[in-house]
Amino acid sequence: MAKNTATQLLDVAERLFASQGFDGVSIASIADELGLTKQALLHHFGSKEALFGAVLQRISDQFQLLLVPPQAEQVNAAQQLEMRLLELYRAIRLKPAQSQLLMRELLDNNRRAASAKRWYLKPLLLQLMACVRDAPAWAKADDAQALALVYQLLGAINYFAISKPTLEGIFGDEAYAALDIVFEQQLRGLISAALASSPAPSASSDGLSINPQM
Amino acid sequence: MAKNTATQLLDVAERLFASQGFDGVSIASIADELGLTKQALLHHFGSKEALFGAVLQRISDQFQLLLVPPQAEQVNAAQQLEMRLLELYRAIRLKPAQSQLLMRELLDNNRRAASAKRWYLKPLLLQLMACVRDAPAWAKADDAQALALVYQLLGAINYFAISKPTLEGIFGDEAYAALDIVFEQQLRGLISAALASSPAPSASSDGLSINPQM
DNA sequence: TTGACAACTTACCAAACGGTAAGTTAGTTA
DNA sequence: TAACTAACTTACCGTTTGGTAAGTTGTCAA
Repeated sequence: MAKNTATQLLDVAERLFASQGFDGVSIASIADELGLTKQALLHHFGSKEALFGAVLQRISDQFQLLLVPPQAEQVNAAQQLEMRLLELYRAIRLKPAQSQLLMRELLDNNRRAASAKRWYLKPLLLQLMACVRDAPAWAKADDAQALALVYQLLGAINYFAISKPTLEGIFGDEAYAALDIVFEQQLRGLISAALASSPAPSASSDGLSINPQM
Repeated sequence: MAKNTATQLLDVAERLFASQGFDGVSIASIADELGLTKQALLHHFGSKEALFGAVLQRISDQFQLLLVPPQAEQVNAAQQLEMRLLELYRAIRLKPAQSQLLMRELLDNNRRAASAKRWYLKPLLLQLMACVRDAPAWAKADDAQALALVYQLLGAINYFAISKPTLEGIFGDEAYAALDIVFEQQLRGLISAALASSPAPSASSDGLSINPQM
């Protein structure tokens, strides 16, 4: 089955925006890869901003799909979280462009404040926080404590994912390949160790209250 | 003492490049903040690329200064690493622009491959790896194992640092303030737990060998 | 006094940008 | 056959971009 033009444009745009950023890519260069003119692109998406938004929206949707609800069988909570994070890690390593784009959005969203903000990370964060609280030592953790842990793990994963070219440049390709394997194994260890220890005391007694907005 | 023009230009450029990226900033807008024309900027730095390189160079130099050699008193290795990372964390939280810029460089450096690459992170990574190996459980860790751990911690710190606007947007300002405090406390816990556990088995018997290039 | 130089300025330019306007072409429906 | 529409194209347009060229001004040393 052949992808339609709009989907192909999204594919190219996702890759180029991820590697060069919003301002580093011209809509003409995106359309050009498919042998089209930029006006064909504008026909489908209206504007460059709208195209960028569509790319982010698609990534958000795909991440939602990745976050399948926990299996019915009540397995060990720590293993549950570990599996979920490793799934996420592998998905990111497989398609680093999406992670790169979300990272760019984290860096840029204070600038692109005009556009209607979508918090693509929020559902992911909330679900991971719930997973954390399934661990016995973290059952009574407040939102700030759970979120801090989730963010540390998420940060480790994403930072490593975007650093591949740099690490290859510094240490060489084959050394990076070895590091890649060790990193995943060690990530498991990090998660286990973190979940085994108790959360740090929270700042306020009631902790962080998350307002239930979109 | 008044800063000279070149230094002031670097200050403005660092801030703008950090918040808007290389392509998002025009040299005219940088010069304009100081009441100068873009040709004054070009007089000092020759080109936009050269200016950007000078900004990165200065950041690299400042990070080198931050990495003071370990104190003579042989204190607990875990505490040593913890202190060093917390220093780094606080420096980043104090001046997030530099961290943002390095993150952007991680994302962009595969594109700007033409320019002479400088591996700004390498000295920092090597020093932190040495710190890790001071911990008893990690004394025999090979390079890949130590680097994986360092990278996980570094990732947690930097990812959190650049996420401030997003987290404030999602959860609100006061909730973020609470999270900010908890995160630092928890970071300490994460480091302790990681250093207490043993490194994951390395991929190859000889481990990762780091070529001693610049 | 002169010459040199750093630190600028005004004037200008070719290229690239995002976007508009006005077609053209092919397929579908009435 | 006629009307309509999706999917494009060519032709423009105004603006912004990084960079060049050629001055101007002030300082300081010989």
